[in-house]
Amino acid sequence: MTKPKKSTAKAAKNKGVEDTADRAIDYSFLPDLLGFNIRRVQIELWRDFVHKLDDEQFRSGEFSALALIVANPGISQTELARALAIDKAHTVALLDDLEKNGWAARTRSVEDRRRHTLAATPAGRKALVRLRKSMIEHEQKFCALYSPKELQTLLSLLQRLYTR
Amino acid sequence: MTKPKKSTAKAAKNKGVEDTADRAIDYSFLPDLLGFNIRRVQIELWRDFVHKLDDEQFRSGEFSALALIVANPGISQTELARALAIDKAHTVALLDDLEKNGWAARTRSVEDRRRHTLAATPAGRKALVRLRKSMIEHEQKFCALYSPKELQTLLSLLQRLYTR
DNA sequence: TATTGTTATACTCTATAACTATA
DNA sequence: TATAGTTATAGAGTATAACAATA
Repeated sequence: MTKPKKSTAKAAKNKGVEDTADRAIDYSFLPDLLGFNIRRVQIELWRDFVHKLDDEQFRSGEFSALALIVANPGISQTELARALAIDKAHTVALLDDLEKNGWAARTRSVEDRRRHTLAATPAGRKALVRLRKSMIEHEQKFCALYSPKELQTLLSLLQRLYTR
Repeated sequence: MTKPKKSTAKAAKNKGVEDTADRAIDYSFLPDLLGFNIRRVQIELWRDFVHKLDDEQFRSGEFSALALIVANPGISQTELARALAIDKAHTVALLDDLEKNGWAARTRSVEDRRRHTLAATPAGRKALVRLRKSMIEHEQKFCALYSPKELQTLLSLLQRLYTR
């Protein structure tokens, strides 16, 4: 799709308008838009993710939240929200889920009693190892589309966009 | 974020756990995951998109649908759904919106009376020109992060993932 | 029987504002 | 006054199944 075909011998044959049943779609300028491409990739990854991991007992946000809590013990919910670029209201539900799974715990900070000090449980750390493996496995079929160097290029270009 | 810092002199100073108020976040292995990066980029683009175009009278899907209808006159709703990788039920609402805006029209196909033959109105074609300009303008600040060659690389790598 | 468009439903994600308790 | 966590609400997006008309 890098160069969208200008279409369409097939359509012309069909009087050009009525029947488009089997002609190639002309994507016009859409493949040149960053937003369109990101959206399409997101759809692809998301559908595969949902179908592959629907038996595992967790939702998308939980995984990255757990990873950050494990890597940053003592982090607060607001810091977590900032790090994940989500609203702090969202972290409430996220932490509720993590606690329900027994993967993380909130502790009222003794230095600032407004803050919740977050920490992963041993079960949470164990779960993270498993989930990470599962996630890498899930991404494998997409990563396999790229050479190691291409993949690194892709990740690095993506990171540039959201890193301030 | 390409190389996540292993953290954190600051945290260590604060007894290592309680206070994490101003230390750098350790993103652990998340930046190596395709899904995490796509999600973050998506968030970034989406927020900017919503805030910049909330006065324009259209929603995200309408734009790409209109572009495809203009480029492929006579396309059906099901074909549109396939081309956009969305469900055909979704195109119903999309077409309702496009018709409400006077940008596209459904016509019952005479060759297959189940199909709706879709076509853009003159107003729709005019709107698309305007929206496209607006969209490019909106993406500009993100595209500016890349050299022309980098941008082309990024788009082409993304396209590879969702093109079968 | 299969397909096109449609309707209905339910679930998730996201954005926002307001409240409380603490600082 | 400002901040951390919470609650509530509303809107958008998505997935799914079932239906009528038509092939």
